[in-house]
Amino acid sequence: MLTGNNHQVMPYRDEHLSLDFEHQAAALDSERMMLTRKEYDLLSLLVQHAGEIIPREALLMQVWGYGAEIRTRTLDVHVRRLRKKLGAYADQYIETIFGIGYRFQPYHAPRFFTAMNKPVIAMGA
Amino acid sequence: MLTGNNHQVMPYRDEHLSLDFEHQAAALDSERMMLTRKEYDLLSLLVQHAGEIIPREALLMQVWGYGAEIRTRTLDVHVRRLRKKLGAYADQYIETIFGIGYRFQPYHAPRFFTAMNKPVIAMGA
DNA sequence: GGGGCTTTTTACAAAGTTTTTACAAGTTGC
DNA sequence: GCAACTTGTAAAAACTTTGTAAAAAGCCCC
Repeated sequence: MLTGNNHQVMPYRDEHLSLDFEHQAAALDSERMMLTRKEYDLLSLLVQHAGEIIPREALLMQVWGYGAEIRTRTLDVHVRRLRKKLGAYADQYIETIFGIGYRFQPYHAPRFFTAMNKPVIAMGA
Repeated sequence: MLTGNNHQVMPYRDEHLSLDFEHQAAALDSERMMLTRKEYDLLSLLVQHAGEIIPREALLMQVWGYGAEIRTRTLDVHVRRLRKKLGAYADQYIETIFGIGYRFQPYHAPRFFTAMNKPVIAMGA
């Protein structure tokens, strides 16, 4: 899955995590993160919308190609595995937005006010 | 197979393995490696993209001239025979990238981050 | 046309990945 | 507080990909 939009995306980097979209590689504290394809797809989608809430349906749509009718827990399980691989920073990075979806936050993002220049709910909830 | 691109390629050499593309000869710890044609084609393609992941389809395309529609296990079998001939270093040299393809790594390549100056997925995944 | 070699296929085992299941824990609104 | 609903988690099941051995098929040269 993960159709379209591979057009020249700048790498992501903060003090602990970096993602190189071109090379489909991620590193945590300079160590390569070994991600499966779905894990990578999910993480990179979240990271590319850092600071924005992405609804579950949008994630399931983009990463899995699932429409709203499909009921599955696979997203939760993948988020869990991503968090595990993010180690101590997991909760810093991946927030659960209850009833809506998830949000990736750059390491030092302000905890209360979110960015002003971006929609806070992404991908046409 | 193995069309085009034979234009003056520098030999490869690390502490155990060397490939002389001009003479189509390989040596492991100074002993000549006896490779069949396909084995050589495959190894030299991998080596010429050392450090990069080469997707299965690219290998099947370049070495066998197969398009994506062909389903075959011959690549796996050839990788196996190459590994056998690489002896103890096999796993050091030829990595399996699950779900994608293979990657040749020079003997002492850093294990985590791969070179920054080269695409990590080669040949148009 | 038969021996010796290479390559491909086949069939199964092993390893890796993804999804489901079942239940625990958390959240919300009454 | 409690019922309804959502998310977290571990483990199992289902599925996919890769590894391997052996047989079959293809080649080449005499």
